[in-house]
Amino acid sequence: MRLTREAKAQHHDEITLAASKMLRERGIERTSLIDLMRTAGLTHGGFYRHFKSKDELVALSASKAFEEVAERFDKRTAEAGPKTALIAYVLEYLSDVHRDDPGMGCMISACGADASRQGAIVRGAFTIGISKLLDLAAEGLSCPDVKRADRAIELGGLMLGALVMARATNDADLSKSILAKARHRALEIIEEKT
Amino acid sequence: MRLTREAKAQHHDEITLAASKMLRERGIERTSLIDLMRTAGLTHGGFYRHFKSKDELVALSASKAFEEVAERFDKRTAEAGPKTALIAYVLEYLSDVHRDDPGMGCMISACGADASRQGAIVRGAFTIGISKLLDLAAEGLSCPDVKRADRAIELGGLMLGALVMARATNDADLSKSILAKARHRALEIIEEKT
DNA sequence: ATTATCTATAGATCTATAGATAATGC
DNA sequence: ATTATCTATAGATCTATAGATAATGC
Repeated sequence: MRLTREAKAQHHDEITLAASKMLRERGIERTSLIDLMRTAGLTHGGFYRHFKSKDELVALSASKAFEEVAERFDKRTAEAGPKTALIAYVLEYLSDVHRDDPGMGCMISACGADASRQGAIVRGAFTIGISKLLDLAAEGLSCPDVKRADRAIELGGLMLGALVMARATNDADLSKSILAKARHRALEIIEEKT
Repeated sequence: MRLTREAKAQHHDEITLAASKMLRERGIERTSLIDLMRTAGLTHGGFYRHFKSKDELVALSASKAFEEVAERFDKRTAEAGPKTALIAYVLEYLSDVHRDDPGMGCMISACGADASRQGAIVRGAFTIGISKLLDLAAEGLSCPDVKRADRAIELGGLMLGALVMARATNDADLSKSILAKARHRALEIIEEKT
């Protein structure tokens, strides 16, 4: 049943991809390796030829999710400049679509609290991701350089916090209102010149 | 081994109290009823004379955690006014102490993402809690009434998001900087008059 | 010979329930 | 008689490992 190196590498990617989605949908604890491997079309016994542990997979999948966001950001920045890229990201981030479909969305909003209870490998991956996303946000702001870092945290914090509240809420009106108000304020923050 | 009604009621409270702490420390999935009942000084078999299910306990414990915050808020408001109460809450919320000890802290930051994957009972409890906390924040702001709701979401979102990022992060400097910048901005938001 | 995957399972959980026990409260 | 708690366990997970299988790659 041995496959080529190429096939193995592809399976590795498929497992990581399935994991990055399942982790965001179910959280770290409820993502089981059996379900995950089944989703990737394999049996669970083979998992440990690909990853040393579940922790290692979580860290790798999280890193991958962060890199994907950064790549899309960079692509849009190249096309339309950093400010337009940031505005587009903010509007997507604080949308109903993103709220209702975390699987392809922000890893921090879906697994940030989980991550804070994990070991060094996972937290290290989140640290790099958070740092990178704050830097990307900073580039798209209209304020002077000396204020960028501060305002990026203001913007990033607001986006993350609003999304977590909008998702935890059962009341459709409250959830919608949280997103709308956060959107409005986030766009103001991007425009602020001082 | 039957105890008095009073003793039963006390056990009920002790279980709920232990749960509200353990849930915030470990998350919903990693809070096991066996560990919980052991912490409350009981054996696990007795759990279902107190609660219909784990879900019911989670909802009750979350509600209790929200009520405790509201009570402290109200007490401080009575003593020193809503603005002073809000400032005190913000400084506690965005402190190193709160970041490093979630057990007695904010239920939304610790279990908000977990809650969004739970059923109606748990999400209902979170909805009420989030709504109440946003109202409390609104009362302490300096802005005109028409702006209160918007700005409360701005403030609450920033606080929640900043704390989640500060906790997920492994890098002490980054974590500290996130909290410091969020504190600074949060105090500005409270003071804003327009 | 090596190794990617498979089947099978060890060992440790978890939630929930069943039935025994013994003290309360009618 | 009722019931709060206990012990014990059912049944269903979970992560991780062991050993078999069979195709690659030296």
